[in-house]
Amino acid sequence: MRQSNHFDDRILRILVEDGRITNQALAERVGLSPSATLRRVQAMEAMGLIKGYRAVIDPEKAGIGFTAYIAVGLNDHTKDGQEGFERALASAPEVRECHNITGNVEYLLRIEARDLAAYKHFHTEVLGVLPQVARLTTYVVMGSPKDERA
Amino acid sequence: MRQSNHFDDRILRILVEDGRITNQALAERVGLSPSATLRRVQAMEAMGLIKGYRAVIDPEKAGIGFTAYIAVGLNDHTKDGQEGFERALASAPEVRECHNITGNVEYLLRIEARDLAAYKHFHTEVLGVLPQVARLTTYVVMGSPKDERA
DNA sequence: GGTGAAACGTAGGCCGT
DNA sequence: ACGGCCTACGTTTCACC
Repeated sequence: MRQSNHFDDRILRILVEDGRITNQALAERVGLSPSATLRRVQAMEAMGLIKGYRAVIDPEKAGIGFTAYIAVGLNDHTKDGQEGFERALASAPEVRECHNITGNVEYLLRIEARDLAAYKHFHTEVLGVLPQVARLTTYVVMGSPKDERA
Repeated sequence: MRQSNHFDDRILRILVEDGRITNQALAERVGLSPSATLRRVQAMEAMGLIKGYRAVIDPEKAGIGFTAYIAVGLNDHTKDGQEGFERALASAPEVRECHNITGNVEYLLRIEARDLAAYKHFHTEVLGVLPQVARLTTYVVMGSPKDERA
């Protein structure tokens, strides 16, 4: 639906890197005039390709001291079983992402908590209580050398 | 380390919602003068609480039809080996996230590509070429019932 | 796509509290 | 230490080429 335009691609890449770059600096980096650049950005915003702009917060400095991924294996592969599991996670604030994946487990979750104690509580009292859950493997995030999550 | 300041919290919430709001509009919304608001924003940027700003892209409209997580095991656990690996990923646009995790592998990557062919190219020509890489396990994302990255 | 100019926003010095 | 005012400077934006 959208023809691959070299200028637009470069603009997009730069805006994902630095969403607050001035239009002038952006224009200079892509080699267009400010007005042409602005028109392209506005067009991409209007068609919904650029959904918005966000400040990126350092979770540690904002009081989130514990991040982990959990691989979840289910023992109930029925549609109802999966839906029940997904519904249970939808209301848990610690669960920031839930991905349905291929492989030896069914789900990959991203969990963010205040500290290890808060994580343990979630692990045993929320996840451990669900009847569909067969296996849980926690991978604690020690650092993220690259993170371009929106 | 950081006392809960009512103004800063409001500023932060607004900037996460709209990272491109003008300082003037931000000042009006929090009820401060533009200069006071700017100083607070700059202080939060300087202390690293605000790490940066990003445009949020609609993946479908950007032609991204393939998302996967890759667990990467290294055979080189030295500081230099890990830094070389991280540097190689920093410039790869397919790598959206790189997390250093505990467990039987060292890294968890989130990969976004146009299609399976583009992913295969990245897998063999970029990752497969790095000397530090010992094991690669791909988990294809079939869906994300919950995703609060946006 | 580029140019130009008016409208708008930024950023920092300065002063008051 | 922190907020408001002022202002020179930079940026955005749009009608027009």
